[in-house]
Amino acid sequence: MKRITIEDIAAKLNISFSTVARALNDHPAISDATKKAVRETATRLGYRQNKVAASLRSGRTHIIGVIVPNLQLSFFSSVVHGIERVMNENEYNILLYQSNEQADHEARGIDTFLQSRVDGIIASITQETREMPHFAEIRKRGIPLLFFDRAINGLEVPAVVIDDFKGGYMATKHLIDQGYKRIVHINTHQDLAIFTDRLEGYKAALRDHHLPIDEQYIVRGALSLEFGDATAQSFLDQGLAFDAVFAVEDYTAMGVLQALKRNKIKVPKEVGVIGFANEAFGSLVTPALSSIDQQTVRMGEEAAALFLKVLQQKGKPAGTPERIVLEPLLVARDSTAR
Amino acid sequence: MKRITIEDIAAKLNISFSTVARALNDHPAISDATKKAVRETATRLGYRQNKVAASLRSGRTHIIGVIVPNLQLSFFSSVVHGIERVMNENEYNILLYQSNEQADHEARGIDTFLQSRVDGIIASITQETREMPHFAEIRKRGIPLLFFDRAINGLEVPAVVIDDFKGGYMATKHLIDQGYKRIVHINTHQDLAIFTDRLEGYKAALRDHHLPIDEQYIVRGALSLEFGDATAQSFLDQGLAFDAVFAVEDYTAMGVLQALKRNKIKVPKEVGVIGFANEAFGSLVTPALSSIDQQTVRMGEEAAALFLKVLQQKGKPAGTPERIVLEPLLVARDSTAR
DNA sequence: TTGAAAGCGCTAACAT
DNA sequence: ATGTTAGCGCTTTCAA
Repeated sequence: MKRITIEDIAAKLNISFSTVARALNDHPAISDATKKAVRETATRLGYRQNKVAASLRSGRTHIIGVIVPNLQLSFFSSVVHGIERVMNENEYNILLYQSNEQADHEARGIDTFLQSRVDGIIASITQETREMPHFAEIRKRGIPLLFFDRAINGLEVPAVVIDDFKGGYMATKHLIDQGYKRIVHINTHQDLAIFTDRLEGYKAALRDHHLPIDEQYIVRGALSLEFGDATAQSFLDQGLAFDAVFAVEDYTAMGVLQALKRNKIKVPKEVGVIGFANEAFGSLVTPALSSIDQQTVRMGEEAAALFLKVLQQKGKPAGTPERIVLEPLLVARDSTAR
Repeated sequence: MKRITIEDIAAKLNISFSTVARALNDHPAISDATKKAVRETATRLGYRQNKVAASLRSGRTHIIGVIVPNLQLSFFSSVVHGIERVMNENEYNILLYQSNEQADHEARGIDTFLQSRVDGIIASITQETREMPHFAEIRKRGIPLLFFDRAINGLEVPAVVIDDFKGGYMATKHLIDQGYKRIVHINTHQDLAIFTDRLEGYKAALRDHHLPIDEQYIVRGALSLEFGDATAQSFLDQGLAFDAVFAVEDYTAMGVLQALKRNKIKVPKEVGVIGFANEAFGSLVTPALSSIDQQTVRMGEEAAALFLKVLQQKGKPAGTPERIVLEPLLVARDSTAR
């Protein structure tokens, strides 16, 4: 089946193909009568614009590359959901890439984006990303770039993040407000600002409330239910007294909850537990898990909105790139309801 | 900054630009020396192929359109995760679109895909999709199409699904095997085969085990925790005896669990509960929720693999489209452990 | 208000 | 083993 082009429409109507092109693009200089005729013929013939040809000529694809570590994590799929929704409303499409938390994979993805001539790139970097020649390359080519959640410090790029420091502070302060005093914090070895910021928030809250910061009560390991469980168990085994746990992430907190239950320790009466991320399971477990909500869908929507703004400003005086910092939200549930 | 093209490389090396193109595409007729020189120069100049131009000329974009109802549902994001992973390994990129469960939105997405000249489309239809002129259009244009999970019956299209009938049967049989006899089934009004098949599986299992099928025990409503809760409560209020519930979906089952707990009814001793989908929360709640696993990531991987096969066969004798039916997996946990 | 013509950067058929 | 040439289907400038 031969594909219909604007030339076919032009031939049918005995006008030039550039008039057809203008009519389809709603060019102001074309008469309404011509536009109407062109559109009708286009529909009748089943014409569909060839965006590839249009992109080659115009230099714009109306495609945004979105690269995330892993779409199976609900955090990222929620953000991408938000990005796609808003971009879609604004006539942009999303080219999706998963970096799988590997820097080389990420570099390949960005290379693909550049080759595909995307109009812009939205990224959340991998744990491994240290050097950033590929990100620098994006800038050098003048392609709009935006980070969300995990941003590269030092690179002047607009970003949408949440205030992880504040989140860590809020979680810890909430525990303190509920009367807990010996608060264990479980973090990770991963060297990402989002995690170290939460730790700093924890420390600041303790400091502000004149509670001691004990390095023994700051544990680092894998982000997993198992590590949360093992950590709580190890504290119990060693007889290290504690009356609350702030885990850097909900699954870890869930592990703590399971270890406590196994050891017949009452939550929230004897020990309070709070996580971070507000995963779907938090409201369903018993006791319901307190957490910090990251406004994931909103983060995606804000990222898309900011991005559209950047696209419009393209070429304009740069200035300091905008940085949107979303508020973390405390979700207090039973696990801290002393 | 001027963009580098193959002509720039050709000029630097005093060869023709088509030799450069061949060298970059590893054409067998080009000498190794030339290839080496071309590649080095390309790297040195920071050349990046313009895929848009290549696509316009070759007619192939190496882009697959993927359209799903909503990426925020873990089912779909898991499948898309699997699809992207496998497609990526095979040099295909994913153009992502959310239909938001609206048929007209879905039609627009497909239109965009056609305009973007994607090499193929992978779709899971909306609840609303009844007529399918846009899907028929895809076929008419000879663009490979594949459905996963939610397929359109009657359209001869390859698909990857799970055996929902068998899943419904397994869930019900499991309850029966555990000694439950009065089994309520909560389903939905949504007229999708995946849901009616589960209902049929429920009926068949009852029949095979000589248990009565009582329409009063088959309830239809929203897919939500609230409806599960309300349904269980209503059975209790009416004094309708039951000793098990098979919910068509995990959140509904979770609602049932909550209603039973509120009414001090012991699970699994007095009433057994099983859901469907094996959502992440199932293993974390108390009692842990039994469910039917749908192998979501695998579904995406199989969809991508089958799709690659279809792409290769393009133009070959058609025959009956392949249909991969994945086995549902019983995940027996505490909520049915009588 | 419309037409003519150039060209975006490649691929691929044909020629040497 | 390499060069020449003709488009792919549009957008956009210039001309009428």
